[in-house]
Amino acid sequence: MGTTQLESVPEPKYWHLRTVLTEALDSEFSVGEVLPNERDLAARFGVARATLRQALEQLELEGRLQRRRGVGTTVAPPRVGVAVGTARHDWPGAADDAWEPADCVPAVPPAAVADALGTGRDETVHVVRRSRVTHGQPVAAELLYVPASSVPDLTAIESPSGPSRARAVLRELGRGELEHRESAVELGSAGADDAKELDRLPGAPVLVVTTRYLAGGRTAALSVATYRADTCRLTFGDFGDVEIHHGPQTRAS
Amino acid sequence: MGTTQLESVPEPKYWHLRTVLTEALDSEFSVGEVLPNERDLAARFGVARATLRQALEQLELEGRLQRRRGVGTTVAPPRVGVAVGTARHDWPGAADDAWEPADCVPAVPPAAVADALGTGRDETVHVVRRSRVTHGQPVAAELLYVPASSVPDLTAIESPSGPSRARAVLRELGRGELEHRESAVELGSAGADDAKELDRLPGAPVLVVTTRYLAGGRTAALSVATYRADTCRLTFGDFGDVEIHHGPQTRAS
DNA sequence: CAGTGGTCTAGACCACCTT
DNA sequence: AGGTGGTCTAGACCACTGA
Repeated sequence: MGTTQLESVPEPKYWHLRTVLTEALDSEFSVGEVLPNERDLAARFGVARATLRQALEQLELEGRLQRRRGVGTTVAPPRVGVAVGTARHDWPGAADDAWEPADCVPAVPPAAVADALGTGRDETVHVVRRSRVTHGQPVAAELLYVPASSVPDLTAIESPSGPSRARAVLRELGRGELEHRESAVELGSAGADDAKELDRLPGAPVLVVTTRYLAGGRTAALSVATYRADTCRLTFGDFGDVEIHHGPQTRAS
Repeated sequence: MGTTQLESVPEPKYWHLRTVLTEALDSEFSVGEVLPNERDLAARFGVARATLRQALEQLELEGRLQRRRGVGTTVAPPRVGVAVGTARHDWPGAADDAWEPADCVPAVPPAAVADALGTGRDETVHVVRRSRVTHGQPVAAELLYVPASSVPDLTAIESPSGPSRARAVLRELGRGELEHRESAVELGSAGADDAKELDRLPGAPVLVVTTRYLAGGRTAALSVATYRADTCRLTFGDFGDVEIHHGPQTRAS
């Protein structure tokens, strides 16, 4: 008997709302347009504000809406494709990568990071903070852990920290021959610090990309980057130009 | 004195709760253990149940907790690494991949898919449904769109659909020389159908992996796979063995 | 300042699982 | 039947933005 189940179990209101709003967004709104405020919308649909908000949260998670406190809710542009994959030119040390070095401090990394690097748990490494900006919007914040052994020729110049130091570490890291890299992607939530840098509230969903850079069979550096999950589509390979998601669709059944 | 900022701006209760619970999970609970129910927890922390639930939702999003209606809240095991990257052996058509073919029907794909495939918008393609199971748990559901031109030698045998048909399409697709693949990862929410297959509620967060398979310069097939975001860490390369996240950490500052 | 989204409450009922 | 998490309500107050 096919797949159509006609409300044998009525779906939750917020889910139905999400569907209705999705269709409205596809047909009646354009990117950047502001929606009516939550109190009005809730009244219009005859639900409590909390229920309406549950639907909006879904849509924000899916990258369809953008909400800003004190401002309003707007229709979000399609997610931007962010290359995190094969492209060699954005490896650490490349001259014009998409990253902006922000800082560099010596620190003892979390135990799990130390283990992955093969450094001692009390050993300090260089911690480079970088941020990534696309289309004028901050999309990612990164912590790059670089053991001292990966940058042997780093001159112990006057400044032990700061952006210039970060650039120096990246340059030296790039001189060593990075051969390979392995990445993992998982869902996380932005900590207070990441949230601020990404212009989001704490707890905002992020895609956490953990990347291990290999040189000579050992782990030369390890990066933990958090990307805004609402605005980013991470691409591995040259997938930046393909749009698959949402929009009026012919439902395949 | 380190990082302690003394409530210059008081953080939200649910966020503080999340922190407290995270630490409790790290130190006082073991995987699989069941937490007290939400009403008790809320009373214990002196907050409304809705607030407590907001904290639990965060933790579930982060893969720390698992909640099941009618049962309770349990401490989740670490996320499983799921290879979606370079490994050649799990390309469509490989004999022992991680996927279980479930079905195959002819259908007109969504317009965006048709465009990516280079087929006409009214042209029917083979739609193979597969599911992926790891450690006895369903982790992903996939729709694989295969144009008829990619499986030219497919014998029009009796069954136009069903698992055996799916296997036949995959086999023929594997005979063509797939040369390359490009993937993109983004956050989504499970539709009603995916949710059922993944044993989650509608709207559950999923990682949507869109993959384009190339052969002879053209797109031979396109896959849209949804992975459970709470339980999966997607790995590109041989990253399955590395554990970076959570656990008692030495805060680098 | 007025208007927006973000947080929080105290309660109710429902869907689901186990016993 | 009893206990769990999931949904929903109607209200209140707070934090932030922009005019």
